[in-house]
Amino acid sequence: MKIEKIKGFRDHYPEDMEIREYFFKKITDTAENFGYKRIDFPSLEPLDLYRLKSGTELVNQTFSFVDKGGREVTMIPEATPSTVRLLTARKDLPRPIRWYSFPKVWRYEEPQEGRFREHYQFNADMFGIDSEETDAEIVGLASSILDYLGLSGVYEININDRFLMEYILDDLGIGNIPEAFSIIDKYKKLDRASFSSLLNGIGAGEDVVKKILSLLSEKTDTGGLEKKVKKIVKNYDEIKPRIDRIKKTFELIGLYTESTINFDFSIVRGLSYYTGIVFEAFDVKGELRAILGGGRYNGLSKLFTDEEIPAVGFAIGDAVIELLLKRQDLWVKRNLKESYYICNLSGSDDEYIIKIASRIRSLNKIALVDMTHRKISSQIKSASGCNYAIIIGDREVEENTVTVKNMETSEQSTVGYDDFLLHLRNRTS
RNA sequence: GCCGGGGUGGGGUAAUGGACAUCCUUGGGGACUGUGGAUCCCCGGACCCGGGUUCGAUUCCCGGUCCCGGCCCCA
Repeated sequence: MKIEKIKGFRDHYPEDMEIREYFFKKITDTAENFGYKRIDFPSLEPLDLYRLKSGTELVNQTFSFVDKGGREVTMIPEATPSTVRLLTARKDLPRPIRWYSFPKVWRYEEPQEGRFREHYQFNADMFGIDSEETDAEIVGLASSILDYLGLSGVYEININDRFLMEYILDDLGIGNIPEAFSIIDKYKKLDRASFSSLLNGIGAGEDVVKKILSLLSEKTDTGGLEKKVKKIVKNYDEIKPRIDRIKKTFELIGLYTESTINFDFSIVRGLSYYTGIVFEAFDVKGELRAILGGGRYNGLSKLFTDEEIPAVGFAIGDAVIELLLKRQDLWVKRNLKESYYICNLSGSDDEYIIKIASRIRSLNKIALVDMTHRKISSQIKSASGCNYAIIIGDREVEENTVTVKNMETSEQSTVGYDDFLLHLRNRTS
C-alpha cells in the first residue's frame, strides 16, 4: 500500500538538509551573536491560548483536535504566545530578556508559493524595555540575519507604527479602528474605488478617505512621514513625540544595516496585539510575500499575568527565505568540514583503517569508511563527494603508510602514517 | 473552503483504446586482480487510487487524493 504524504507537508532528504542547516545555522548564529538565548516549548498548546489572543477566526486555520483526555489542543500556529507564557512563568529573569526559538509551526490553509501547512519559523524577541533602542535592535537583528544570509540589497524593510496609526485614525474620526486596519491591510490588493467604498462603509467621508489615501500612497522616509502627518492631523504637536521616536528609531536602524528602510502606512499586520512599531521585509522586486514580519506587542503578557511586559520581536518563515535564496543562486551545497573517504581494499586491515578514521574524526573532520569492498574504481567514485580519498590496501598496512588522493586536483601521494597525521594537523590549524 | 493546471521507474521524459511502454539519468554488476572518478556492456525499477464506458483503459468519462499556482486568510 502506498501511503502519500499529508497535503502541505514537506520531506527533506540529505541533499536539502545540508543546505537547509547551513542557512539555519547562519540565522541562529546571528541571533546568538546579538546575545539572544534559545528557548523551546511544546508543539501542542491549549486551543484557548489562541482563542484568547485573536478570536475565533484563527481557530479555523489551525490543526486542532480534542485529545483523549477531552482537552482542546492545537499544533502551535505561531511561537509568540508560547514564548510569552515561558516569560511570564519566570519572575527572576534579569531584563531585558533576549530570546530566540526555531520551532515548527502549523497552519491549516491551502498551500501555495512560499506557504506550507508546516514550516519552520525563527523567532526573536526582546522583553522588558519599550524604547527606540530596543525597537531598532530587533529590526537591526532582522536585517543582520538577512544580510548574513547573503541577501543584502535583495530586500527592503517597510515599517509602520500602530500607535501613530491609531492616533491618526482616531483623529480622523474613525470609530472602528480594528476594521479600518483590516481594510488598510487590503490596500495593495484592491483598486482605489473598492478600497474607498470599504472605508465609506465604516463611516469615513470622502475627505477622510482622501487623507488616508495620501498616507498610503507611497512609501517614504522619516522626513516625508513628518510632512504627511502634519498635513493630516489637527494638532501635530500632540503626536510629535511619537514622530520623533520613529525618526530616532530609523536613525538607529541605519547603524545596523545599509539596506533600504521605508516608512509605509500600509504595513498593518493581521495580529491585533501589536501596539507600536510593526515591520515587514520584502524582496525589492516585489515578487514574493513578506520575508519576515514583526513588531511591538506590549500588552500580550496580560494574557498570563497582571504585569504588562514590554515586548518586541519578529518571525522568519523558512519557505520564503528558501525561495529567495534559490532565486539568488545561493541555495547550493557548501563543504564546511574537510572530508575523507577511506577506500578499503579487500584484504586490508580493519584495525589500521578504523585507527585512521578515528584520528581524522578527532580533529572534527569527516571520515567515511567504505564498506562495500568493491573494486577500487568504484570506491574512488564513491569518494568523489569528499575532499580526499584515502586508499588503504595491503601495501599501506604493511609499510605503515597512507595513500592520499586529492579529489579536486587528482594529485596523489603515499606518505608515512606519521606524516599523514602531520598533514591533518597542519590543515586544522 | 473555492478556482485553474497537472500526476508514466528514485529523478527527468516519450508514446499509446490492444503485443515486451521510449529515452536520459540514478542504483547494482561486469569488461578491468591498486586508481580506468572515463568509456563500453548487462541488470533492476513506472502508467496516483477507486469506479464507469469498452471485447480490451496507462490512454476516454466521473469521483477521490497528492503536487504546482491563484483566491480567501495570514501567525
